[in-house]
Amino acid sequence: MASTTSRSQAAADKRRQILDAAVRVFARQGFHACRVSDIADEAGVAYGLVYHYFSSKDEILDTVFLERWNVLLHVIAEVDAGEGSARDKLHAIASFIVDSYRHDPDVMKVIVVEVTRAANSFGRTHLSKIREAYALIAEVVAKAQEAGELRSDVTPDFAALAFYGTIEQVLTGWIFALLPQSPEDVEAAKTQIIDTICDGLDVIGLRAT
Amino acid sequence: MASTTSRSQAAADKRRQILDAAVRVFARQGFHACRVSDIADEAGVAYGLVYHYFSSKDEILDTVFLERWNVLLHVIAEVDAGEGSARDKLHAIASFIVDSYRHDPDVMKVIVVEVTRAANSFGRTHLSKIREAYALIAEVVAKAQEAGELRSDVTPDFAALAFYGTIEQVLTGWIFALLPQSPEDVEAAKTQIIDTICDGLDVIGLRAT
Amino acid sequence: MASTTSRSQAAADKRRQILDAAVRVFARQGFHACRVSDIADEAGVAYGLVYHYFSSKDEILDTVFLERWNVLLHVIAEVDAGEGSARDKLHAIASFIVDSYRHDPDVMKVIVVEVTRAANSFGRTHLSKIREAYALIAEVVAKAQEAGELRSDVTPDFAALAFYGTIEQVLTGWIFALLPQSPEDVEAAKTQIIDTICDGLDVIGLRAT
Amino acid sequence: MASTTSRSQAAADKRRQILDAAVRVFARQGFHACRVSDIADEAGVAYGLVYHYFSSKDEILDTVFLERWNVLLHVIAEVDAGEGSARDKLHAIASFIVDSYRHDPDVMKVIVVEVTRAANSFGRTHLSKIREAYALIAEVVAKAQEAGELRSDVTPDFAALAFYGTIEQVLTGWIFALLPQSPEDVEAAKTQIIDTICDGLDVIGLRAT
DNA sequence: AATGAATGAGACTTCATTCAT
DNA sequence: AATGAATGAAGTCTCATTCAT
Repeated sequence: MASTTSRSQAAADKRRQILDAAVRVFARQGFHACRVSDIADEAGVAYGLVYHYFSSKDEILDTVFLERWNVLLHVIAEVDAGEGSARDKLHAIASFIVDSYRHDPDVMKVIVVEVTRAANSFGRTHLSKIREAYALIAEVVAKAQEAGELRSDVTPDFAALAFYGTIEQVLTGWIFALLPQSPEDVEAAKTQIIDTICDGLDVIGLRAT
Repeated sequence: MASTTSRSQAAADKRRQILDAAVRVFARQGFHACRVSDIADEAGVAYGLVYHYFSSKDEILDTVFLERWNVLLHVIAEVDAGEGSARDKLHAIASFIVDSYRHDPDVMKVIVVEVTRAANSFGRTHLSKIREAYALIAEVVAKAQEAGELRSDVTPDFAALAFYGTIEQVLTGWIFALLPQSPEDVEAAKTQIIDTICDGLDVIGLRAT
Repeated sequence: MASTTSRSQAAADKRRQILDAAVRVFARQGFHACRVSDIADEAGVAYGLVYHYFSSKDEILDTVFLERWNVLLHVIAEVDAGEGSARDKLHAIASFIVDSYRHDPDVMKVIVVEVTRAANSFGRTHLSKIREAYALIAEVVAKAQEAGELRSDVTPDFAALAFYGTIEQVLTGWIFALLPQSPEDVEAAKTQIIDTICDGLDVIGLRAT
Repeated sequence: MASTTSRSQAAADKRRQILDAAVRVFARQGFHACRVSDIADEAGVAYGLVYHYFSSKDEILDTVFLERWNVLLHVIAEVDAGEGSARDKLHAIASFIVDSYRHDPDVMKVIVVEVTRAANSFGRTHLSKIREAYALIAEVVAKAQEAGELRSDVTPDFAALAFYGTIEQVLTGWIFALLPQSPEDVEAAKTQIIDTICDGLDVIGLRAT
């Protein structure tokens, strides 16, 4: 059984190895511009092995996306269910996404560039999963509105969109190297996102705080 | 010379015809998923004619993007140079983009999906153009900060990103059919974007207004 | 219009050129063993042109088969509708098939080897067409049975099978080079087929004639 | 030694298990359309084990064919050497083949479809074995012609071809489900084949009988 | 200007076979 | 004997681009 375990462990490792390599290659060249052989080369395995673990190039990206996105959904759901002010909750969500980027920029780049914005390909495929995230965030907002924490004249859906859109745009800024991304910058971004989205750009909002 | 004019007019019309067809096809199928022949078919012209007017498939998308983006840059620059509060200026910019979408959703869809978010292909190519837009918006913000109209603890660059990101996310919401897009909804979005981004989600910001 | 005609004529010629080349290659190497590039090479055209005229490798074989088989069906139907004894009619049908082989052995080889005997691939696809031929021959037999020309204790279906099976086996004999195939041999085969199938192998049948 | 025997017995069983599975898979999907893993799955053994017992996919089909074909050759040779009229001998041969089909339709289907008619692949490989069968049948005919039992104006080779061709066509009729194949139909086919091939289709031959 | 046939490089995917365990 | 992961050659089909007319 030890041998069985270690064998399947080795297999799992190879699969992970290919997945990780794919993320690097997707991030570097883009999904369309890279060939399956690039992934195999990057992973240091034979061409055919990629197809031993995945049925298609598409499935690799699907897996990369779902693996991470499901974690995100889980985290948002937990945050939503937990205690704290709306501001704290939104901060926790933004932090998680930003930390995800800091921890593995390539994965987030692939997810943003190849999936959540790819309206004609993987974005369409995973639309319901993407929508789930918006819905969970909207849920956070809706509860806070009922509690009088957040203004009610912006619909929860719209608020969720603005919140997530700001975060994704920050990620895009890093991806495009339009924003500084030193560890301090990345850390600071969390607060900036929350401050901007919660207090607004107006001085009035600031004064009030 | 009249004949020369009318001939070149006819040529310009054909070019426009192909360009418009390309936009519809890109919007419907995505740049990668469509073939040059699809564009020719949609335009009702022969396959080879596309190459008479454009040197490559890429150049068609480049043209679509630049034509519209240059207008956008021009408008933002004018707004920036004009009179009015920061809020009014941002409102004018958001309005222009939203109206652009209302007027021709396909063009904006193509621009957002295939260019401004396509970090590994056209986004990279047109990065400086995209950056120009951010810079102009940041300019509006910077001036307003100097005038004490907008809070200064958010960098103009970050503010521009959040502002444009929210707009683009709203467009994405329409593109993905996640947001209602009746004429009223589209119109209302302008104000919602400005209110959200200027006043923030917090009730405090609202009360202050 | 002359130019249009000649252009489409040229196109038709290219298509024919590819089709003829495919027949030679299929006959020489077999459908599965040959590559599309072999067909293109044999035809002296570029790889892609094959796909300009045919949507797939399969479609080429389908076309080869149907083109010839439809002629065969037409001939059998005409023979059936015409005058003459059953023996004459069967002779005419056998003659046509044998002459087809003499005229273009490759086409018949491809049809027999790749289609009418390929129970798991093209034979299944074209089963109804193959069945039509059997049915037409059975029709000839049935009429002759009613007229008292042929014995009635063998079902028309079975008779058609035996008749066509003998012919196909002769073709197979030539294809495998098991039978001599000089022009005289081929010509003589027509009568041998008819004599054998009509009179039987027994001396009795012969004596009776 | 008992253990050795039982061990090699077990090995022989596994080999047989794989062979039988291969026949089912070949019959169902065709040789080319099936993968080695399909055979392994059907046999319920591991992928690699197939290669422990056979050196290649081809060798499996070779084995299937030769095993059965050698029996056929042996039977025909015995019939030829035995007593009885030509008609009886031919009946015995036809009966054996038909019974073979009844007993295991898949094996005969594979032999006919993948070997004896596959002029460009296995048919070529096993041509001499196939030829042996024709030669043995021709031998039966030749002897009968010398004895005055069968007409002499049809060459033994041709007669053998017609005889075997009719049988194979009947098998093909069953394989394609063009002929009824109830036990009675299958049984009756034996006589029909002999009657047709010996007496011919003409009424004259029948009357004479 | 206009047509569409012709070109050929390139990518995904399949699968027989090998090999380490 | 048994397993199934690993290998990589090979083939089909696509499609941007060119070119002759």
